[in-house]
Amino acid sequence: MTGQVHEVAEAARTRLQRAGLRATRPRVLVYSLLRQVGGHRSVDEIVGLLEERGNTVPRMSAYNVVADLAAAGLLLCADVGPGSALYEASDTWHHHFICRVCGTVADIPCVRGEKPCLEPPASFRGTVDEAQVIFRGICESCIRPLSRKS
Amino acid sequence: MTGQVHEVAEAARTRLQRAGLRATRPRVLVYSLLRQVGGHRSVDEIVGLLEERGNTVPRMSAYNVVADLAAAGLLLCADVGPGSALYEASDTWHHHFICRVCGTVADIPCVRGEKPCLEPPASFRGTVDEAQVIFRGICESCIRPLSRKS
DNA sequence: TCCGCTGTCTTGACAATGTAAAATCTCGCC
DNA sequence: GGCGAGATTTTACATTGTCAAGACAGCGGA
Repeated sequence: MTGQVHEVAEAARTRLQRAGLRATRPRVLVYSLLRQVGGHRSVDEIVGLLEERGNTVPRMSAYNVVADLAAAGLLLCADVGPGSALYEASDTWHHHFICRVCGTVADIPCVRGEKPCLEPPASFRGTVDEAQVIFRGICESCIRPLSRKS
Repeated sequence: MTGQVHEVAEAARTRLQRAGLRATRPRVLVYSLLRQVGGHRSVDEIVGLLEERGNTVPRMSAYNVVADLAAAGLLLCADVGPGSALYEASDTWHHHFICRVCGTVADIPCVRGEKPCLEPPASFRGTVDEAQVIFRGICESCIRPLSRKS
């Protein structure tokens, strides 16, 4: 297990440098964590998870790191509406579904897999490099109790 | 001009009641304001604009009002990524473009005009009632200075 | 026109989230 | 091993949204 953590950290170091970023301690920690635990995490969640594992990282550093990694394309900032920003480590472009009841965020694969996957109307003047879609509704596990109730 | 304000307030009152909501002072003020000034406004912006016009409304009341009106369908909450929530008075479903440089929010008409305008993949289990698209890029007025620079 | 009920507003304090600036440190390169 | 640019850390603060409880007012009925 400890060996696996080391491997992940090594891979993280390599990817960071390949992206032209210095492989500093907070960056390796944050990036390794997100690749291990997966999912959509807020900055405070990241700091908390690292703390649990004995790696203290100042909140401010975490903000800097996710901003840098997102700019370099190593992290995606999931547009999930107002509230705390959620980040995830992913290599393929995709969209998100948000459950109105439990708030769960699920990935929705993008039909094209690359950005931008949608085009604005021809009348629009300007450049578009990204089109994020947010699906809202009720997830499978929240539908059952609701339909039983009615 | 003052007459026009009165007319807007009357129309707001009517629409509120038709939606099954009580036509209280803060609701009429907020809804009238958004219909007059248009655009995408944060709650604090709404409070500030009302204050300028001599109508003081507590911040908390504004939060309550926009939440109620959005639930009733009179206001749209524009998904514009993390940050403050933006509300607008609009009757037609549409999407949003955000300029990476100046942060301007522009409306992008929806090809279908009603929700949901996109369907998730067939593999998705659950219900989807809304699909918001966020276009990101550079708006027309920000492109010119950039291209001149290079 | 008045009364009462219910929902809404209002108030103040508070929690969460993100930002600014400056000093220190460390990574990568030579 | 040492240098320099860039990254981290620290503290303090601004912004945004939330909670709880009491006062108030709109709406329907008499």
